[in-house]
Amino acid sequence: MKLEEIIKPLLSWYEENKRDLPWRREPTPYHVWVSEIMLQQTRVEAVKGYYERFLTALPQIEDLAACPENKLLKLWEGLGYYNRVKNMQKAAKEIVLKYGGELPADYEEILELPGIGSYTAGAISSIAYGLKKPAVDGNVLRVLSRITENGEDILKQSVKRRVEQELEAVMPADRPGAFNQSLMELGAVVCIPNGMAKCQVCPVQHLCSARAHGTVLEYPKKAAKKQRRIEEKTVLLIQNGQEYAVCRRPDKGLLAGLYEFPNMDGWLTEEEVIRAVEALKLMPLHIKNAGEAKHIFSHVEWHMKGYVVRVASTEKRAGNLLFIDKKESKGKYPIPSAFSAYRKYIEEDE
DNA sequence: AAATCGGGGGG
DNA sequence: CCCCCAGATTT
Repeated sequence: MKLEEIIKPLLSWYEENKRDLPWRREPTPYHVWVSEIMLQQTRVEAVKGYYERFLTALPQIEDLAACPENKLLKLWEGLGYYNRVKNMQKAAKEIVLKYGGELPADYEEILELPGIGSYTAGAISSIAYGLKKPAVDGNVLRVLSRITENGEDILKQSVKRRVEQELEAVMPADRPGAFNQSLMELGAVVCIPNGMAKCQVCPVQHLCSARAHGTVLEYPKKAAKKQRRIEEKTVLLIQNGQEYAVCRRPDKGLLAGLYEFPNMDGWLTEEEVIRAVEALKLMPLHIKNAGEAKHIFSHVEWHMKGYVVRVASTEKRAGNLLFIDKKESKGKYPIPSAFSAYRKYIEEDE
């Protein structure tokens, strides 16, 4: 079967069945860019609310370039992969300086921007500018691996690069954006993962090799992922009257630049926690168990034990701790979801 | 090529 | 519990 045979049925199906998504209403280069960054490794349903809020707060690229980091991270809080938004701001500053505040209508120049790889550059180029560039994501790789019964590991860069070349060679020059989106849309709603593909309603079922051979469940092939390591942590909810302590994480690494409740490696006993608090030049008055919580990242698990510690202190800062008012600080400090189990201990009086 | 980087929804 | 998701960057 020739790859270009999928084009017409896919485009027809897409026009009839495409979802009404916020970023499809007014697909300016900036809107497409924001949506594609948010959608990286993230489901459509999770993105919708963030997308609307983000563009309301930062309607233009200039606004993104000028946004204070805490406000920016707050807009991304809970979405994950926080380097996405930091890179987007770096790119926005470049765009203001070098391109007069407009994304360039050139694939190679878009690709040079921080946080934009071949997928996102292809999506912006094709959807916003009508350029004939493919946008190969996990959906596209899954769909094509099934249609062609290709048993190669779709996680390999070499496989993705070859698919990009093959698609670019046959893409329709008149509707590249619709074609790219039709492949992704098919993967998202018909040729879905985990073996429950809806082949009965697929517009290219007659062209699908896996469908013909009953092997849809075997594709795509993926290398086994290595297992996560486990980190044990003790989380402190340090309270001083109406204030509680947070600290800023380092500029590099996991959750870089976000805020967190003070914590240490390993599981400490109450006595060890009291000594640790004293070592911070604080005077512990009372300690209470705040229970256990688990948070799973891609490559690590945090197994946490929490303690509420009331302290007496007049200091605003102690070491690298920052005491912030429960009410005044509301909405100012981006705190990742990893600590959501413990937020309730500082949101109200005990 | 492999590791890093989040979080949530669904089987 | 495990899977995967409109991936990019660093090592």
